[in-house]
Amino acid sequence: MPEPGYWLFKSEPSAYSFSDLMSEEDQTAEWDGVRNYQARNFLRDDVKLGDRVLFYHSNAKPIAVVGTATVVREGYPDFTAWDPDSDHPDPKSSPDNPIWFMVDIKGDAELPNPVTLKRIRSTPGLEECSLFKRPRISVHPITKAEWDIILDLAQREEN
DNA sequence: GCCAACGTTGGC
DNA sequence: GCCAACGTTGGC
Repeated sequence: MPEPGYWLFKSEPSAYSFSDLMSEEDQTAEWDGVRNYQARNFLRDDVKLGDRVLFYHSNAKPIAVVGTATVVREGYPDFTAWDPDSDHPDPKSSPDNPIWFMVDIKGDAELPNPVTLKRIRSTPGLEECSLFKRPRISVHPITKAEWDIILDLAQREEN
């Protein structure tokens, strides 16, 4: 196995939370509904089987990384785009010419302590997080070093 | 609920 | 291809 890649996926828990993922059969879900080209490119081209994912709650209390997951299926067309009854229809996308892509992830474990955005902001080594550079995309690449720091923070309560 | 930042759309 | 208007994200 090559070294996995590391990612941070954002979700609004009111729409889909980490506990929703853990409640799925086999803790596995389609990461559908991404409708941003940069994020789409990551999902289509760069997110690989076996890559590790930090699950981040945006617009939430707390705003924080709350769990980890693993990519169990690589990029494939997001068929919810051409379903007019889905939550994120896009009439420009079709089976013959898919615009949007998704992956499947499997939830691994809830973090012992959520790692809040505030804490991420104030922790040395996390200043360069993609989260801060492109604040509005829902899929962010992170480095192994950043992954390790965040998982380490999760072992200790925020003071 | 506000609003800043940024992505997208569409007229020209 | 420019750019103003508009929509969305997401922290506060």
